[in-house]
Amino acid sequence: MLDQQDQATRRIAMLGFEGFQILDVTGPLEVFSLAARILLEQRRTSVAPYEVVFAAREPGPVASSSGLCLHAACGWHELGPVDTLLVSGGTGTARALEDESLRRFLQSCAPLARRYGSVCTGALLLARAGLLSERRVSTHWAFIRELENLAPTARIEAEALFVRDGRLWTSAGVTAGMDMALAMIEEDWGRKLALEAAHRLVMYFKRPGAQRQVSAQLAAQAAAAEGRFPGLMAWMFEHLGEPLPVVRLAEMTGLSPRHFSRRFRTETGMTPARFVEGMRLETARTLLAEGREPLASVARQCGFGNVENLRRAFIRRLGVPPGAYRRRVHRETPDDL
DNA sequence: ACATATACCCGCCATT
DNA sequence: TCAATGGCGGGTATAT
Repeated sequence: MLDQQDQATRRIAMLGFEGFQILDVTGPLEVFSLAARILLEQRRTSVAPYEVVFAAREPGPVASSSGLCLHAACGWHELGPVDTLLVSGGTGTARALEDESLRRFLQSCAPLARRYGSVCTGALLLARAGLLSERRVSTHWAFIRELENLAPTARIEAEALFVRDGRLWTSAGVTAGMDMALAMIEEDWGRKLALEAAHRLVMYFKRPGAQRQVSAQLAAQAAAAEGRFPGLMAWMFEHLGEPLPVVRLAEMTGLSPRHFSRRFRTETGMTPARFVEGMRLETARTLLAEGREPLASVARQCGFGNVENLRRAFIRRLGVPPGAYRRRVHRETPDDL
């Protein structure tokens, strides 16, 4: 936590461009402005703790990807000192990648900010500016490949909602940007304020950065796989309780194991075994969240076989053992926040 | 907790 | 020549 922040108004700047994703901007900024309001209500500060500002190449309206416009209060070169510098994502990132002026601005501004980062595909822009080399980062799951190309040395944590590496914060999709903003609030003012803000937004502030976006990712990859390997997904789900080694899947599709492996990887971006594990894990998660079955029974049904394997998979991918996970989801209702 | 066995999966090259 | 496919070896992750 920072001390003596009473006196300072911290400027949270979000950069946009033609075709930015409006929720990437408004979500996190809304979190910051709400936190500021709460602090003022509670008289924990005398001056506004945060000032949020949306900046673009030039002042004036900027069209988002949906066509809605957001008014940029100033051009990014007129920003002045910035506490937190964030870049939004959106379909316009492809074009924005070519923007030399944006690239140079990021390079000059990021080193001066207390922290900087991106929401969603904004990470691509940071990568282009060379700000992600050797760093641990996250981005929207569908753009992991692109990010790899732009920042080959970055360590991409594909499943994280958001990742913090020192002063650098990067988040996955839109809502993840709000989670990230809450985590920043927590860093600045403590967990209690973050929880209060989450509560008012009817959000859950439960996920430490390590929590995963598996289901969204898995669903997307399942859809990709479904297109390429018709019926395979349904069949796998039917037989989830049995061993599903690569040879068996390959057999189902009529391809050689080597070829199937390779195709699966290129089509879905995931290796077969990892996908199977993801499917087992998702199933286990819902069983744990919705029922009261013993762990052994859950483990058997979703194909982990025994509790030990279930436990290891949980820790590996979610960071918590299944029992703790169950307790947590049962406990986590808005009333607790 | 540790050692051993198994499965995965990716680079490499031959074949189609 | 090129793209798609199949098989092999072996380092690594996971299961027993």
